[in-house]
Amino acid sequence: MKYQRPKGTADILPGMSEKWSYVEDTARLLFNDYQFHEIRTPMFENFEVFSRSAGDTSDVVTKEMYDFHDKGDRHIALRPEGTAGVVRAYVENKLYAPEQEKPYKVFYMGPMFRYERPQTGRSREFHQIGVESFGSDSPAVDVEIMAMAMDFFNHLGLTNLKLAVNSLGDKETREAYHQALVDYLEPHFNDLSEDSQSRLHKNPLRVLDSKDKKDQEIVANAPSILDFMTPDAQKHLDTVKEMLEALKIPFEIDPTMVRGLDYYNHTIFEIETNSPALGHGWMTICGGGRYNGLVEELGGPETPGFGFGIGMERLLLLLDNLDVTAPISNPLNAYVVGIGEETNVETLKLVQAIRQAGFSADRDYLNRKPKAQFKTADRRQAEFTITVGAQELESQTVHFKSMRTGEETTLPMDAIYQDFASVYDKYSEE
RNA sequence: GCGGUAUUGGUGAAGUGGUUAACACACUGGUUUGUGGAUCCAGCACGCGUGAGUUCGAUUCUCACAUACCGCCCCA
Repeated sequence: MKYQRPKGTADILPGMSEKWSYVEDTARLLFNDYQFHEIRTPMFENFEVFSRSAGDTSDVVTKEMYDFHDKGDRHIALRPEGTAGVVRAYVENKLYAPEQEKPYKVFYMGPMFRYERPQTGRSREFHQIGVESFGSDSPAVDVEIMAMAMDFFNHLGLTNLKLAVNSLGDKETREAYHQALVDYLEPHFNDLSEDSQSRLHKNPLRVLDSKDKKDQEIVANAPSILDFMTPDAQKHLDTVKEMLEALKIPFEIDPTMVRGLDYYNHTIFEIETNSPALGHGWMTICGGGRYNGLVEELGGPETPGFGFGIGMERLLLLLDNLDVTAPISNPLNAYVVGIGEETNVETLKLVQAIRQAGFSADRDYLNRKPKAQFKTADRRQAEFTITVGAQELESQTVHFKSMRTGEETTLPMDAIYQDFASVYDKYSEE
């Protein structure tokens, strides 16, 4: 094989692409119900857009960025996630302007890139569907968006989902907790895994997320961030909980949950599944939260924000596993069988006439025998076949056959050309 | 970035250091000189991921590389 696709990329072929469209269409319809509008931003940005927003110590920035210098020596990075670019666009286009309605609600879907080791549900080019809402720090925004994510999964027929919620509090909360956590972890320093040791001072919250068994034991007794909430932060979280309950959305508070990106504060959440399609244990298919400092970080006015990202590949793996199939929406109304090379022009005219009448039609292009053509028509579940041979050419007729009933009649060719719709209707009823 | 497993035709796969690389499905043609199923017959890998090496000889042994999958790391 001379050429193969780059490591960690995938070809989405017919058969799969329909499922992608189905999921994307479902998202568009539902998000519109929530009055979110689509935004499309570049797939690459200046490196700093991501490094500033995600945090210099985050893994995404330190080792997973797909970056390069272009011919103008600009430091460019393929977007590793959607939020930073949307925030950049929000600021650059002055969408914070007073005449813009707040909150400003957008969604996006498209490819993202991270340089890492491919595995199930993880590739170098992957796709996310995400939403962002700017300009309100109301807990109602948090809950609306979490509810929308759950709503989306429900629409797709997913079950076995777990909504995990936590709060990272405000700046004051984080600082106090940060200190308490470092104080707690430092005596255990030598028992921590190597990774956690290096994280301890750079970003201690990440230690909470360690999968190392020993780390988890140590972390189990660590102070909880929930004990360090300022009154404001606590109130925000309480309201979120109250509203989730009011909407009867099941959730659990997970005080050890953190996010891989540094820009989050207050409410964060993940939607996880334990489907065997994604391996053992729980895997995240949706993650998001509140990022009140991010717009400012990228040069805009102080603006609260809230959003999430859904991993398309993982979502599709789940759907495949559940046998959730996209409705088939491309039936073949008529297959034109041409017998002999001399019918080549007429069959082309016929399929075009049928298509222009608003129906779907196809024909053979390999000069195959009638039997083979009928086989194809059968396999493709054509509703009707229209046969043309030398005799029909001579008499300007066609053999019109219902593949369902097997009945065949002779019709004037003009009936197809003039008004295929009524022919179709007439024989569909029988 | 670190481990482990794998890589044979369009697909699922069997297999051996040495003539023609099983079998099945799919596809194409014929049986039916113009009609969907079934049967039967035939065709279908210049080649066993790529490149080197060992050997009289390698798809089968060794090494490197590539890719996929699994675990770690991390995340969507």
